[in-house]
This record gives sequence, structure tokens and C-alpha cells, in this order.
Amino acid sequence: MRYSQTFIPTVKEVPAEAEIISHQLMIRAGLMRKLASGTYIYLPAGQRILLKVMNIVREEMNRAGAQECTVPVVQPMELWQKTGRDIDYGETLGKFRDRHGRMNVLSPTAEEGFTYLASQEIQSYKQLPLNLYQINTKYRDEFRPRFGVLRSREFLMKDAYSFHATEECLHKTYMDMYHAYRRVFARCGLEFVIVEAETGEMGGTGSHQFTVPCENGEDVIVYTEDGQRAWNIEKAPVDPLPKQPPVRADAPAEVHTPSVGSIEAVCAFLKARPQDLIKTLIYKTDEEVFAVLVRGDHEVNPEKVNQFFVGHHIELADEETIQKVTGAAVGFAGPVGLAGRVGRILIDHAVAAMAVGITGANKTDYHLKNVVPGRDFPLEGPGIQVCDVRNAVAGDTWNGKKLLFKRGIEVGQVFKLGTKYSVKLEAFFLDEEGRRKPCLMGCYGIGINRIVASAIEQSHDEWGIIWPMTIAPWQVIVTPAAPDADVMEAAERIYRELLNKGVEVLLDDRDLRAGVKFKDADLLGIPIRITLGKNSLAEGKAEVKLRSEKDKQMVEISRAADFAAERVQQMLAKLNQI
RNA sequence: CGGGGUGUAGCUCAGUUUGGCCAGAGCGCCUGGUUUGGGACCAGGAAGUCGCAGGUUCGAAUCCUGUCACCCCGACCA
Repeated sequence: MRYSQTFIPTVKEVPAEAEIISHQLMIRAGLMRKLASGTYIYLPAGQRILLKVMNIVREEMNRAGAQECTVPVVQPMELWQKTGRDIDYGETLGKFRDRHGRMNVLSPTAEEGFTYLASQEIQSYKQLPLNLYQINTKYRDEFRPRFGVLRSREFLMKDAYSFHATEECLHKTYMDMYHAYRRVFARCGLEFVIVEAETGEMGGTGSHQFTVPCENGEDVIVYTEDGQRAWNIEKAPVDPLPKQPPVRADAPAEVHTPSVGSIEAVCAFLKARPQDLIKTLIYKTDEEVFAVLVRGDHEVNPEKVNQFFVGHHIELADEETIQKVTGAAVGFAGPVGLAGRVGRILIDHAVAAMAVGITGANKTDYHLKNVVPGRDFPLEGPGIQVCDVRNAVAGDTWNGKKLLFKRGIEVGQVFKLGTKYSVKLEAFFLDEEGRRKPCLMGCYGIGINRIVASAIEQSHDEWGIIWPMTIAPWQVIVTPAAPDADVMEAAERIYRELLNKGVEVLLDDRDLRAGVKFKDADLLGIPIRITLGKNSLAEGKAEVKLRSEKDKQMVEISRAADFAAERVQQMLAKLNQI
């Protein structure tokens, strides 16, 4: 392709709207433009990259035995009402009413669509397993789109759904997909970490996330110091802390703490440290109010709490409920005398390990000091449980191994769904003995746009993007660096040779100074550049430079195309060989 | 949805506190010339209802009211 014929509008200045490097470079390199908050137009170079990623994903899905379909983006609301996800998804679910008054959903994911299909088509165990996927636009009306394409309202997702008669069969496909995912991300040139993930409200039986470590990631990865285990922070377990040696403590005493509700405020007021406090949070489900106790410097992990209320949605209680249960305003709840006033009390191990602490007094504007867990409030009894309900923090261990932390971008997730959707949408089959059973399901997602953004986050320098060969918009750029006709001619010849060899090559035939061409080539991140200048031409040589390396190499002009084509093959092979 | 911030030329921004002599700069774009291996130089030029709608005023980018959009933090998120 000739640069003069392309539409690659690069920009010098950093766009004001872009905060993180991948977002900045995607705009600066002319890959995309914003249409509205969280929605982007992909320009030709960006589109080429997306297509390359999609093709890698497609090849690996097909290799793993999944078959490609397409399910409509616009789906009837009734389908979503059957699974209850019209409610569960809340405001994030995009919907609109059509001219007939029917409500429609803009698909944020497609369990419903594929399970509907299975419910219509699958009758016998002989049809199983079945593994179907699509690569299609998804829409989520995010509260706050951000970080360019890392959290956008509209995005491309590869989503696969598998149907099985047995747990073993589900597990086999799950592992096939797991390995296919490893291949996908490796081929895209990404460094990634596989973490154990929470199955959340979906009540599934297992899940892994594929995460690209980088500063700008929204997810937190927790891993053991020996690298043997890794989790999403939502899932990461922690060892109970050692019980602190008992101290002589007087009976609990009320202290007047007017309007001092937050942890920081209490600390400042009582000259205490956050770890000396016991935080009491009041939660509710649709049928019960319960309390969670964590140390003042710890955070409740809602996913861990959720394990105790499978199938229910938990949320922080409203002011009115808190007032009713504790008899005090928000900020003054405490465990002393709380048993019996709430359905359950979950006490984090770290709280149980405390010798003495400060808590709310269940009385507005008062706290209690000298509170000794076990003495002043029970650590066991009906509805009372000491357990792991907080986020891991620096210094924590698991099985005695130190836990370390990293930020990351989630680019894929595999998930054993169980029968949640097949039961609700009646995707049943008859087994060998004629019994009617719901299909066991797995679902498997990959964020196509996120792969692109993470590749940039992970591979760039001060000049621009450095694409892995497998997903680069072009493999080679030929840059005539002088306006002379013979230089241009030599470049043309190399360009045609490369085209004939099937190399994806861009010829920078623009009437511009060499510096501008170099800047654009670097910004765009094309892996190999062949430069022709007056001097090198006089010596019969062309210069070959890898985007990822500083050094250039002089090659005989007659061999330049061959040389570059070989390098392309080597670089592709290196990424594809796994 | 709560908190903070920003809307002025295609882009990045100054000007708003203290209303008028204030429609500006750099980059980009167009024309001509010189230049030609790391975002060239000179000369000339086009380009903005100052987000939008009201209001105050002799006079509004600037003050007031409303509204919209965008960005950041938080809450939320298979």
C-alpha cells in the first residue's frame, strides 16, 4: 500500500482527553478517533490491527473445536427477563423500545442468545458437546467509560459458549479453551498472567482470568512470592493473622466522638492507628441484614462475603436500616451487643486476632474503647462466624508464602457456568437413560480491543508504538529518505518485490522530508523499516532497522527485500511457535 | 449517581479574577520560493455565532441563570 493513498491521520500533540499511553498513542498514530464518551471510530490502520487480532482468535478457536456463529446485537427483552438479567445488569444494560412498543436489549454478552439456540436445537446427549462462538459488538452502558478502549461502552468481544452432558466433558472443553487462550495471547505478543478468578453471583464452579500486567490496569493481581499461585484480588485468600498477645484491658468505655464517623476521623480524634479500630459494616440481602467486621486498615471483599450468601445479591444497607439495627447513625455501628440484632455476623480473622480495639458504640456520636474480641463480643455462636472476608494487603501471606501485588488489564476470562442459564432457558437434553437434564455450560470471553490497547501499554517507547509482528498494521515500511528520482525508484523496486513475496508493506511515497516519515513510521510502530538514502544508494545498499532495536543494518539493495521478508517470517514464527 | 475540572480556529492552549482599545499564540492547513536522513526556513493567506439557550448592561468569551458535552476521582461493573 502507498502511504500517499492511505488515511492515517497522525498527530503531534498529545490529545487532551487521553490520560493513559495506549489511548494517547491510538489517537496520535491515527488508529482511532472518539465519537462520543466511550465510543470510538476505528480508522484504517486501527481496523487492520483489529482484524489481525480477530484472525488469531478465530484460528485458535477453530483449532480448539469451537464453531463460529453470529447472534444479533439487538435482542428481545423477554429473553433477558427469563434469566433475570434485565434486573441483575441494571443500568448497564442498554435498551430501547422499537416502533411496535417492544423492548429490546443491546447485547452486553450473549449467554441468553446462545442458550436460547441450544434450548431449541439440543435434544440428545448425542449432540453434545457443542462449542459455539462469535466475534461481535457488545454494548454496556458503563457508568463511567474511561482509559480509551480499556473501558468503553461499545467494544468487540469474542464470546464462546459450550454445552455438555457431564462435568468431565465441561472440564475438558474448559481446559481446551484455557490452552487456546494461552495461544491467542502468546501469539499476540502479550506477556500475561493467568489468575484464579471469582465466580461471583453467577454461582459457577471455576474461572480463570487472563491478565496483562501493566501500570494502567484496573484489576489487581495477587500472587505468591514463588509465583506458584495467582488470583484476582477478589479471590485471593489470606492466612489468618497470629493472635496478638492478650493485654490487660479495662471494661469497654464509651468515649464521646461527636460527628466523628469515618476511620480517619476517629483515628485523628482518638490519636489511634487504623489497625487499632474495628470497622463494622451493615449489609443486606433481599431477605436478611447482616454485619461484617474488619480491621480499620482493611477493606471488605464483597466477593468473599458473597460466598456466604450464594444466589443472593448483597449490598451495603441504607441509612434507615442501619439506624434501625444499631440504634445509631451511620459511622457508629459496633459489635458489642450486636448479636441477635442482625441475622449473621461475619468476623474477619484479623479482627479475631486483635487483643483490644476501638469500635462504634451503637450510639450516635460515641465509640467504645477497650473492646476485647471474645470477651466483649462473641467470636462464636449461632450466626457468628470468624472467616476470611477482606482484601489481601501487602504483608499478608497464604500458606505461609508472602503475597505480592501487581496491576493488570483483564483481556480474557474462562468460566464454568454450570446450569444457571440452561435451567432458566430450558436448554435440556435426554441422557443415555432417557432422563431430562439441563446442559452444563461454560463461557469464554476475549476483549479484542483490550488486546490492542494492552499490546501498546506493554510495548512502546517515547517515539510511539512497537507492534509485535503478528498484529502490526503493516509488517514493513519502505522509506525513501531523499527526494531524488533514483532513490524513489529503488524504493519502488523493493516495495514491489516485497509485495510479490506476500509481505504486508507500506511504501512511504509522500513528498515529505525524511524526518517526518521516520516520526510517522515510529509512531505507527511498524516492526521493520527499510530506508533508502542518497548515500546508501550510491554504495548499492539499503538500511534495515527494527522498530524494537536501536541499531540499523546495511544490506545490499538486491538482497533487501529478501532480507526483510526473512526477518518477517522469523519474527512471526517466534510468536506463533507455541 | 456523589465530588472536582474543562468547553475559545482542525489540534494544544492563553485571554475570563477586574466587562470596552481582546478574537490571540504555537502546531496543522492553502499559495509561492528555498531546503531535503529525525516532525525545515522565509513570505503571503484561509480559518472561530468564544459549547448551547436565556438574562443583566450603552457594551459580554469575561457577570448571572439554565442546559448540554467531555475529562478526572469515587461508587458501580460476566
